[in-house]
Amino acid sequence: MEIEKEIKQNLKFSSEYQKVAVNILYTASWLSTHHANALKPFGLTPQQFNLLRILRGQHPQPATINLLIDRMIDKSSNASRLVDRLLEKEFVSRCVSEADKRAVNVTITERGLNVLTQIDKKSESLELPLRNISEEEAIQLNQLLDKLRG
Amino acid sequence: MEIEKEIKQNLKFSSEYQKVAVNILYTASWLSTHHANALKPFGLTPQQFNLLRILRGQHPQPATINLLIDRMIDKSSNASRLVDRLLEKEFVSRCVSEADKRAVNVTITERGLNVLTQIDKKSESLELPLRNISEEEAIQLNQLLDKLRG
DNA sequence: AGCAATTATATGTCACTACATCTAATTTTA
DNA sequence: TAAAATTAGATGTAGTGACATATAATTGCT
Repeated sequence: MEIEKEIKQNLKFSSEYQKVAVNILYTASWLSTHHANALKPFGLTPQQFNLLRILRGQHPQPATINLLIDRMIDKSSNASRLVDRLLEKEFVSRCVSEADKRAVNVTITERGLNVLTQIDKKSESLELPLRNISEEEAIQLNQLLDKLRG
Repeated sequence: MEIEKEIKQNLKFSSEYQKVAVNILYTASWLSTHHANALKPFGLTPQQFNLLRILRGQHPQPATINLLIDRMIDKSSNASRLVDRLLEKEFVSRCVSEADKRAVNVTITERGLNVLTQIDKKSESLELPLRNISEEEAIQLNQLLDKLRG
């Protein structure tokens, strides 16, 4: 549906650029709602899931908090506290680095790997809402977003 | 920059669709950071600004909380509490509706209109980060996002 | 009229973003 | 090598999103 109708904007957008801004924010909100709902049965928030995937990418190597921040989608999310929550669920382990006692090494646990495997099996449900566009269009959309950010 | 490089993804995306998802979320985060920074000098958050613009669209008519929720970008944001904050800053006034004592009428104040006028004058700074794409591309991007949401 | 259902909004809680500040460890530099 | 600067991370706070529940007013039903 056109973005004007979704937010029942009675005043026209002053420019196509302003519309792009609202459209991206609105679509991101729509997407992360879908995302959050799909992950809820697994006891993970989208941010926790993102962090866990980064840790799987490193496995069996650990990651420091700084490495996690570097690779997260939302940079200024609070990696320390996200790790806290994953620790409570025993999806990760954490220990002070021997080489640099300021740093901590975070590693995904077997349990963490298992939950990701389960989610992988249901990954269509994460991508399903995106199938309204063709792969060709997806490529085009990615190019435009990359270009937008400069 | 390509999204893979921004989040230093060492593992390739499993599909162009997964990349679309990450790209939209990342771009929205990038955009709302710019947005928040541009609004900070005026003492407004993006959500408060969005709400205030809706109220300007209604002015001099008031809006109920329900009308605000209906038109907000983030639907389940908490309109009541956003209004609380705008009230503290005296950008809006609030009073119980005579016709329906459950409802409240929220109206933008002169002060609220003034701050929006000031922001309008600096609106290039809100749109500046978007000028990396042409108007043609902006139209295309809007069409793709609208189509994506089905 | 009288009671149930609905509606408009408020409030409480948890997780998260953004940002400032703090501590401790390491590196730099004089 | 000792002080200064930097770095890694933890912690505190305000604002917000998502969601559940509460309250009060209104509407619908009989």
